[in-house]
Amino acid sequence: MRRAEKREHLIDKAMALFNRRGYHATGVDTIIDEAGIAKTTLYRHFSTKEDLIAAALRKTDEQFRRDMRAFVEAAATDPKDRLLATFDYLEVWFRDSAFHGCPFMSAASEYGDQTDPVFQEARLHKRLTLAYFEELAHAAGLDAPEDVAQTINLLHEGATAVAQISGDLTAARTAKRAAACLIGP
Amino acid sequence: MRRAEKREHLIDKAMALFNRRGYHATGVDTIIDEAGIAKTTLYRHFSTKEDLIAAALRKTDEQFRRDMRAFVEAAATDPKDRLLATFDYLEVWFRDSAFHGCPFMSAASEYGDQTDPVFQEARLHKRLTLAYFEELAHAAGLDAPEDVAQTINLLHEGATAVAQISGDLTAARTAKRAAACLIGP
DNA sequence: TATAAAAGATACAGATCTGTATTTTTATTC
DNA sequence: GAATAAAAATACAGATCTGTATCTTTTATA
Repeated sequence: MRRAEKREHLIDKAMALFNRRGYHATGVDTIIDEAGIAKTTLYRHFSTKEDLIAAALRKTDEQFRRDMRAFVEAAATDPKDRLLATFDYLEVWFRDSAFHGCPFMSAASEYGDQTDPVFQEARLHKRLTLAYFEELAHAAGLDAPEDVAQTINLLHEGATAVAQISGDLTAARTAKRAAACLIGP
Repeated sequence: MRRAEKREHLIDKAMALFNRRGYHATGVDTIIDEAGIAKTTLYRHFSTKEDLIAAALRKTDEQFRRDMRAFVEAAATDPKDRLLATFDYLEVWFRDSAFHGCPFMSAASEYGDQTDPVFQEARLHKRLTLAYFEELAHAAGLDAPEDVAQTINLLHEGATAVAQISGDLTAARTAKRAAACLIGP
């Protein structure tokens, strides 16, 4: 495994642990055990644990938005249908056995100080996701596309929270129905 | 201060810290400093830190639902208006300087094991809150009141997440508009 | 093959964590 | 006022945490 690959592998294993057990509850020793690397290697790539968390969030953000885009573009061509298809992507995510709630919301909860790089990374992901909804709403030629995007965003966040805490995997479909009703025919 | 009062005082101070800094990040020493009590006293009331967290969540749940009920009943008499008034209560909460996201969602993130008493306390709160929405939706004589309650719930969770991470305090009003549109005239 | 960089293994420093033990002080109740 | 229980003060045990230091082994490159 080359250096860059090793870094990615480390990030992936770390993120999986953060998702499953939380950020503070996951120690550096657990991470290196899981990744099968030495502690010195981890600290050569990242100066602190928080640096690793921020990097893991950034990678997760890029992956998540890229995957959602690809899913949505494959699922529909009509922009309105694409807005609704984002909820189908949510449902796929919820049904993944690795789903343990939104890692960005969890990070924002554990690192609530708004000046913390971890919090800022989480907030950035949410801004970029909202921007994608705005892009789709504009393309759909809707009245008040910003407002629609905001509401879509609310429903996404709500469905994710409900799926996490209640285990209700149909939350995505409930949210989709509400979105369809709001967008209109 | 009597024994029972001291216990409540301890819970209140602990919950404030948990909200601000998170559960794992808040040490027992910080809690007793803030509450002005000795460590032995804390452990006479609660056998473990997790016991304290669970008790704090329970008290917060009771307070939250009681306050929301009181607010809603004072704000409107028509059941449909009462459903919408729940979002005004949300906005008041968001504007409170002590708002740092939903403490139950945070608890569920940090104690993600579904058999953990902390997680179960958080889930119970969400169930009871949903039950309240169902109660209001039934009283409003709506078609499919359970579905309406679910959607109201999604919008609540979504608005809370958005307010936490984006600092967008108008999320409650956006959610309210969406709810009004879904419920109809 | 020689050299340099990276990674591994290991130990450890220093802080912090939960929870307990011990002793003294305070408050309540009979 | 004496007896009892609670709380405070303090120290500490034992585990765990992040991050570093040291030294050896592997790997890549020239």
